[in-house]
Amino acid sequence: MEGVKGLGELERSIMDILWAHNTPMTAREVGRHIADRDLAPTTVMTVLDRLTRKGFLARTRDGRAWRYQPAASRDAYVAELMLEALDLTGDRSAALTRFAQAVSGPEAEILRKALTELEDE
Amino acid sequence: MEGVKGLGELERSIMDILWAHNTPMTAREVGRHIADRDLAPTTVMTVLDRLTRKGFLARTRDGRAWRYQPAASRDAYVAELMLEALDLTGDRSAALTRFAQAVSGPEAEILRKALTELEDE
DNA sequence: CGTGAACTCGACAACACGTAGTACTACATT
DNA sequence: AATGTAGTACTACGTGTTGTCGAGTTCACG
Repeated sequence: MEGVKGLGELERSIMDILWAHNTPMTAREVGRHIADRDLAPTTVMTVLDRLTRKGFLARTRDGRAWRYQPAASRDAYVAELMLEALDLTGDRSAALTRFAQAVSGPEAEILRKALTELEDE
Repeated sequence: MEGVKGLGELERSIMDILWAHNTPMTAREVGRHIADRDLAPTTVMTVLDRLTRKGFLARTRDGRAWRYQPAASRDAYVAELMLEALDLTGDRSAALTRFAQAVSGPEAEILRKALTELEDE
C-alpha cells in the first residue's frame, strides 16, 4: 500500500457527504444522509472507521459517539490524485503538456491564472 | 465499470515495457524484458490478455502469436487519469487552482508554456 | 447504577490481481 | 505419420480490498 489509492464506491459516497457538510458528523447523521441505500448502521460505522484508519477522516468524541470530519478538503484530495497520476509517467513534461491541451478553454484560463499568481511570489 | 481503472503492479510494469518500445511485442518478448521477476510465460500471457480485454492494449496476429501494443500513449493515459481525478470534484476550478499551486516550479513553467501555446490557435 | 445507544471485532461474499498449470492447436522436422 | 515445439485459451487458487453485517462490549446519561 502506498499513495492516496482510490476509494471504493461506498467510501466515496460517504466522503462526499462529509465533504458537503462543514460540520463534523456522527455515524447516525451520515446514515440519515445516505438512507436511500438502506444500509445497516454498523455498515456506516465500519466504513467510517476504515476511512479514519486510512487517514481520510479525523474523529473526536462527542458523548458516547464519534464525530467525523474530513482530514483534507476534497480539492486537496483531488489535487493529490492528479499529482499521483502525474508520477506514473517517466516524462512528466509530456504528460503535463497533454493535460494542458485536454483541459477545456475556461478551465485553461483558471489554470493560467493560478499559475500567474504563483509567479508573483 | 466506467473510467480508466487503475492498473495493478505487474500490469503497470508490463504496460511500461510496451510503452517503452515503439514496436508491437509478443508475449515472449515482453517476458524477456521482465526476466528479473522470473515469471511463468503463461503469467505474462494472462496479464497481456487482461490488459487487452481492458482496452489498454491492441493486438494483431503474427503467425501463430499475438503482437501487443499500447492502445494509447502513456502520456495520454496519465492525462486521462488526471482528468478523471478532476471529475471527482464538484468544484473543478478550486481543484485546478490547488493543483497549480502544488506543482513544482519547473513544472509550473512547463504548464504555463503549454497553456500559452494553446492560446495562439 | 442499570440500560441502551454507539462502538469494536470478526466474518463472509464478491471482485481484482498476481501467479501459474493444463489442455488444445498449428507448424516443422524426421 | 509421429513427435517435438511454441503459442493460445481456459481454469484456478491465494491474497488483499471493499461492501455488508451480526454479535458482543462499553460507557455516558438518566
